[in-house]
Order: sequence, then C-alpha cells, then structure tokens
Amino acid sequence: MERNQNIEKRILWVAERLFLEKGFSGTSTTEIAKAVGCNQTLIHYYFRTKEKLFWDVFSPKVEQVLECLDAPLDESIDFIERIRNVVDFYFGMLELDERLAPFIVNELIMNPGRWGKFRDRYLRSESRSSAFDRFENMVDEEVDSGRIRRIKAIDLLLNIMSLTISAFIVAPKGFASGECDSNLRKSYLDNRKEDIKTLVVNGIKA
Amino acid sequence: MERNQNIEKRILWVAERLFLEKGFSGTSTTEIAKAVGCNQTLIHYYFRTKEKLFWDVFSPKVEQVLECLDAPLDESIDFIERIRNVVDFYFGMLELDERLAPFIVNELIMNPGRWGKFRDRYLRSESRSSAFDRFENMVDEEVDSGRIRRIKAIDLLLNIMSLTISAFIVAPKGFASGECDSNLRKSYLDNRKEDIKTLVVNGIKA
DNA sequence: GTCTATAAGGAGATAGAC
DNA sequence: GTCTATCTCCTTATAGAC
Repeated sequence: MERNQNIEKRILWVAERLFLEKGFSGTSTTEIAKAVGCNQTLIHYYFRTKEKLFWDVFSPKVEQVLECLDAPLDESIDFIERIRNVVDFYFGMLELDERLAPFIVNELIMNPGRWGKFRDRYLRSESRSSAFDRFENMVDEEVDSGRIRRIKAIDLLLNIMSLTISAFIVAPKGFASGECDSNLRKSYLDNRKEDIKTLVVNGIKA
Repeated sequence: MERNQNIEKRILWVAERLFLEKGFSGTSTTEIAKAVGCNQTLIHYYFRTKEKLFWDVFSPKVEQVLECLDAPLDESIDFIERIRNVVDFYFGMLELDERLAPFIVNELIMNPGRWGKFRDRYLRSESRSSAFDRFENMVDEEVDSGRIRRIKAIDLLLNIMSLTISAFIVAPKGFASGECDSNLRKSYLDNRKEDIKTLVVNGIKA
C-alpha cells in the first residue's frame, strides 16, 4: 500500500486500529491523523465528523458479525455437537482479533444507545425469520422432545456469549495467569474454550 | 447532610456516583465540583489530583469486595449448595448497585494496569492463605473424591464471575428485553440468577 | 478553606489559501 | 485534495488573594 495513495482508506484502517485499541472516546482525530501521516483537518474533509467516521469503520463489521451468527447451525448433526460448534465458532471469531471483545463491551457500556439500531434490527421480536429465531426454534424443539432441560434460547445464548466474551476480557489483562506471555495466553484461551464447551453442554442436559 | 458541611466527604460521595455512572475518563473534576456545588479548585485542594481522588473513592470498596469473597464458604453445608450460595452472594453484591459491574469491567478494559496492585495482592500465587486458596483447596478436594468432574478452581470461579458480571452488563442496556422497565429488569435478573446457578451446578457434576 | 484568575494544553470542527 | 490558521470549548492543575 502506497503511502500517498488512497488516504481515505488509510484513515479508515488507522481509525479502526486506534478505535479498537483505545475506544471511541480515547481516540482523537488528531491522533488518527498523526498515525496516518496527514493533517487533522483531512479527517473532517473526508468524514465530516468523528461520529460518522466511527460508523463508516464499524457498521460493515457489525453487519458481518451479526449476519453470520447462524453459520454454525448445520442441522444434519447432533444438537449437542451443534452447540459445541457454536462455542467454537464464536471463540474463533473473537480469536481473529483479541481486541474485538473488549472493544464491543466497552462501547456497549459507555454508549449503549449507539447500538440500538442493531439491536432493533437483529434481536427484536418484530423482525421475524432472523438468525436468532432459527436458533430459538431449534432449542425449543429439543426442550419439547425432552432431550435437553427446560431452558429459553435467549438464556442459552447469553450463557454462551457471556462466557466466551468474558474469556477475552480477562485474557489479555493478565488476570488469569499473572503474565502476558503469548503462549500462556493461547493455552489459557484453549483451556477456557474447552471448559466453556463442557460447562454449556453439561448445563443443558436433561 | 448539610450542604455546607464536610465538603471533603461530599466530594467523595459525588465523585463515587459520577465515576460509577460515567467512568473515570468520562468524568471531569469540573463536573464533580458543579454537582457538589463548590469550586473546581477545591477538588484539587483536598485531593491534589484526579487520580488520587479516584483511589480515595474506590480502594476501600475494592478491599471490601475482595476481602468478602470467602464469606459464603460455610463448610458445614453440602458443596453444591455452597456453590449455589457463592452465585447468590456475588449476584446479591452486584445487585446492591447495578452500576458496579459495568464500571469494574469498563475500568479494567480501559486501564488494566491500574488494578495490578490488587491482582498482586489477592490472586498471585505468592500470597498464600488468601480467599482464593481456600476456595481452591475446597474444589480440589471435591475433584479428588470424585464428587464433581475434573475442573480447576480458577475455571470454576471464572465461569461463575463471567456469567454473573455479564448479566449486569447486558441487563441495564435493554439488550435482553428491549425495554428498560424496572420490573422487567428485576425479573430478567432473577431469571438469569437461577439459570446461572443451574448451569454452574450442572456444569461440575461428575 | 474557599475563592478568582489563569496557565498550558487538548479536543472537534470550520474558513479559506493554494 | 491538502494545507495553515483559527475558533470555541473543555480539560487538569497551580498561584495567590482573602
């Protein structure tokens, strides 16, 4: 990538990195400009406001993440195995970039209203035939047949997501190991993934 | 509480409230002063820096929370019941102030280094006879006797804490219910508490 | 103890030259 | 497109009058 070509895209890349590392409020447009190697006013020339830059960076990513939530629901395999796949899938998604989970949680805490439009689009009961509805139907069917204990789909999903996301919140902070060594973190995450799968699967047995 | 008496304490109360609601970086000393009804420089007269004010507010609370982590470990009752009590206990602690969990997680993400001294004091292997060590001994004993599945105490604790804290991160944001109605939130939290207890207990069965 | 005044710096955003 | 200069506002912190 040439240094002087496509400044607009380079601003997007750099902004994504800095927002992920330091959050929205912790990143200034001046800092983004410095990292890009351009003038601060250029940020505003291309994106007008910092808020709009934020959305230009993240709305495609949020869409992408939300839309692939149903990817691992292959109905040809055993339900328990499908749930294990869901955990693997979420874990793998967050493992691609370990800054993602802290970023999401932080922005959710600091400015919950900002994410309302995504909640409305993907979790509200009005929007039928969503990924969550397919997941819910699948869980209800297992409960009704008595193959798993009585549990609401939303609770199962919250359990899986809470445990998975939390693993990445704790991991890089050295709370688990006392060290920030890369191998230790990897083995910590692998260990957490397996334990979470065991926990979630045991937790829904009839 | 008189308005003109004990300004120092009033600064501490107001600072606690604002730090909890808006985080450390989101709260200015000017804003604290305005809420107290005093001059901004008075904050610095009493506490010198914002950082020191932060610690004067929270280190007693952190000490208190960390020191009572072993409170529910009454050894006269069944282990499974003891674990259920631990969940009840953590839940109750966070229910006392629903701003606590988001605050802790947010500060942990934004400035992990700040909490290093507490980690060192309470979770490092060097500091023996801590609350965690007693918990660990208890879990190891149950594993060795075959009464529960093979699990490390730290994993069990991370499971419990992740699920409990996450419930409060999601709760006030309307992600679960789509509403912020107080009764809905209460029933959401009660429901989560029971499901988490079931999950954690099922998850360690042999 | 409490105030005014102010330093010294950083933020987001805009006008206008080139 | 990209820049300089600048506006306005806000931050933490200090000096010194009272």
